[in-house]
Amino acid sequence: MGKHYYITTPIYYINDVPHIGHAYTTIAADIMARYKRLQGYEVFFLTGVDEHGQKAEKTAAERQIHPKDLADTMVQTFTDLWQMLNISNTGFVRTTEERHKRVVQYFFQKIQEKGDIYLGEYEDWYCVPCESYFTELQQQEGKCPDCGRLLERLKEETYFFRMSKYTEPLLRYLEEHKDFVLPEVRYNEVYSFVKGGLRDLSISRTSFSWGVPVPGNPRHVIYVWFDALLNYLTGIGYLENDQLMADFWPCDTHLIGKDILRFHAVYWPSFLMSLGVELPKRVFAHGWWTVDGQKMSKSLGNVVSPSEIASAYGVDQFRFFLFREVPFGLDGDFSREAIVHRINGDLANDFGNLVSRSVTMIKKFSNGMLEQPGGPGGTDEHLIGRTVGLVAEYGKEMESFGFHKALASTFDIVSLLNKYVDTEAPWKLAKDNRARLQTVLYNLWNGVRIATLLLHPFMPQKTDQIWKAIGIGTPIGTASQDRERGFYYDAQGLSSIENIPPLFPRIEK
RNA sequence: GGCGGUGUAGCUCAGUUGGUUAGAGCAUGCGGCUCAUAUCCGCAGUGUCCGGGGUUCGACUCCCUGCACCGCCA
Repeated sequence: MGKHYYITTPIYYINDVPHIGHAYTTIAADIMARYKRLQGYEVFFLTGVDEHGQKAEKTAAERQIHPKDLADTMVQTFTDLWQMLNISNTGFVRTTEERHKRVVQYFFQKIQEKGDIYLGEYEDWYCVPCESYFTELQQQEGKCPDCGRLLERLKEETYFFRMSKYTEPLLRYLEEHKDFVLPEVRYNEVYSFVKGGLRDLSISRTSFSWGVPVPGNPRHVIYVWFDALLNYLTGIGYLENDQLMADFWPCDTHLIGKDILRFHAVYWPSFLMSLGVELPKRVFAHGWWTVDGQKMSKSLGNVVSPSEIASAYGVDQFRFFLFREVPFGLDGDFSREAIVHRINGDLANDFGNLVSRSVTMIKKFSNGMLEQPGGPGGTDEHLIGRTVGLVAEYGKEMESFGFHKALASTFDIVSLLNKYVDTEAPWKLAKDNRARLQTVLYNLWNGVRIATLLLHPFMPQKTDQIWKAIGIGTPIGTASQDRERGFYYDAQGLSSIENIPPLFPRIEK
């Protein structure tokens, strides 16, 4: 049995245009997917869109189009962005797909048969834009406590899911799986929420019709979150492809933003427990981006468009910035100054310049070829020892989404290599010590190759270009991490190393 | 109001089970190199470790208390 890894992003709601938050989650999942592939895992990487619900129905009505047409347009917008950002997803779910509808209805029916669903009456305050319900206590003078907009009073017949029944089982599960929810802050939030006791959950609506009908009672449509969460099963062939399910379920990681934690860490496991499906291994909730220190909002007009930033500064530069700048899991602030600063400092000056000077020296002093190195001398052992240690730290951090620390370790290697060049001064060796020169160049080449490999999940295109520039004939995406992350001495099959133009040009300003 | 978290150099943050002169990156100043994208390397700093009490031979680290900010819930 091969190694399998299943990672998901949320399915994004078609009512929003893609912003930096969508890009953030999806790129993070892509980074993990690429990392796991380098390790020899077969990866299933799922994303998609959430098309149902009152808000989508309303927006479509305003534009006098069918909700499905709205969805078709927005799906295109999202998939175009993912293509531009080099997202390597292997699955994509639209909630309007027939296969998904079948899963949702099947699931509903099964837990109904089990007695976990009953018909009742629901009366509450509802915020249409937020798609959230509020109790009498939570509402503030008829306005939404979250967004401040006017609430609607709803009283309707509804199906309830007996979530209360799962308070104890879920609590026990959380106690036995301390890493079910990460980071720890989020675990604590979930734990105390469940500890307070779960209420039964309304899982159907009669107030609108754009959704999956309740089996046997088509006056009701199934609550959007019940519908949406099930995409994680639809996407890997639940009811359709037993082999795929067997290989990839339970899911290794649901990657989400912290705003939808409760749905993933409370509702979702309750649903799964009800049907007796194994729970996912982990839910990782990341933070939010502010822009120039302010919350991103349509009314402020400061919504950052990922495609605009990526075309202005480069796709890989953008991907890199998001994970170098801020610890994954915490909130961060986006600004043009910050991204320019990172590009110039880390990518142009440190890493890009290192690649550039290395390649040039191999070309200039050794005719673009590497020769058999001699034994260790100078600071070789220090360089190699430290690098091997940092590669190990990188690996440890990557496993638990410590992208920020993984990149810090990588840049420690970059810094080490820049020092190594200065200390060993190949331009002097070129004049009087050819044998030593070859060793130094070989070590340098190895170091650059390793740093490039470590950066590959973050910057797939640029690292592939470097891979070629340093003479390796096969695409970096097919590299085996086991082989490539250590120092080795094998010039077989290397093509001549030629000068290349700057990969990360400085941005003047 | 309840629970949880944070408060360390100009900025962003590390600080292992309490132990000598509290660290990193960025920014600032000075020096060096010339392979390189005017890049790189070296050196130099500065800190009432939020305030107040306490435990201890010794507290950034543990306890109590106050203040400020943040998250979740009500």
